[in-house]
Amino acid sequence: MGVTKTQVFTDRQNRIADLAKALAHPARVAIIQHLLKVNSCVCGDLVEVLPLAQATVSQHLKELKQIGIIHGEINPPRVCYCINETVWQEAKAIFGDLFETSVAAACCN
Amino acid sequence: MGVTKTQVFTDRQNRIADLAKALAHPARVAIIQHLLKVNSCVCGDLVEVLPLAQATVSQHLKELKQIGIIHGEINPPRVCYCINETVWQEAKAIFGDLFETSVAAACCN
DNA sequence: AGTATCTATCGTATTATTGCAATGAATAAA
DNA sequence: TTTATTCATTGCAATAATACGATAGATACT
Repeated sequence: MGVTKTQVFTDRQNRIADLAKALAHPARVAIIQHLLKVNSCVCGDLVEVLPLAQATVSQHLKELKQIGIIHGEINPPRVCYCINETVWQEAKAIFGDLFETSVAAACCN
Repeated sequence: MGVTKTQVFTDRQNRIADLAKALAHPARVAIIQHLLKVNSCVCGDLVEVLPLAQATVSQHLKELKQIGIIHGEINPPRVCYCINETVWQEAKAIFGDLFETSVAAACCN
């Protein structure tokens, strides 16, 4: 049909997929890396750092905000973005958990 | 334009995005989880485990294979899939590195 | 040869994503 | 009030992704 059948998977699988989706585009990776790097929250500086138009950056920020991994505080006329510590820890835990599983070197090697 | 401008980002950012894309769909998460769980390689059993049509599963497997995170060995008429240990460790390292960065509780909190 | 099994691929339909120009909304400064 | 600044949203176009039926290819079995 062309749409992800989210309802047939577990909540956890969908959550992993959503969190991974936050990192599944180089622009969003760059945004997150930058927010991690600068101590203070960056605002529209992101537009200057990224080689993308302002509208495009805004859209990526919207997605990240929706997933919950960042959060923006309005401070007119600027908006201050930063990593959401809680969700960041959630992502860290969820991926850490997944990658903790060592591969059983069973076959096809 | 509607296409990701990969060339304006670093190789590492693109690699992170690609590896994240492997996990950015619940079906692929389920596939990876299953391959991690069963010691021996699973083949078309995945089709029975997943609530998706055979063609769809095959397509997800193709993507995972392309990213490199799994690898399939033909053993006619079956194909034996398993996690690519090397790439799995690469992903573990790359995400571990990213999440190692602690969030500077600087602002907007 | 004919049949059955397993997997990949093709074709197609539908939805999602990416990107940007243009516009709008909100506030600060003049 | 007018202007400038900052960011979000809208509208549009193009490409990517998701899903599946149907078909093709490869091998094993009878």
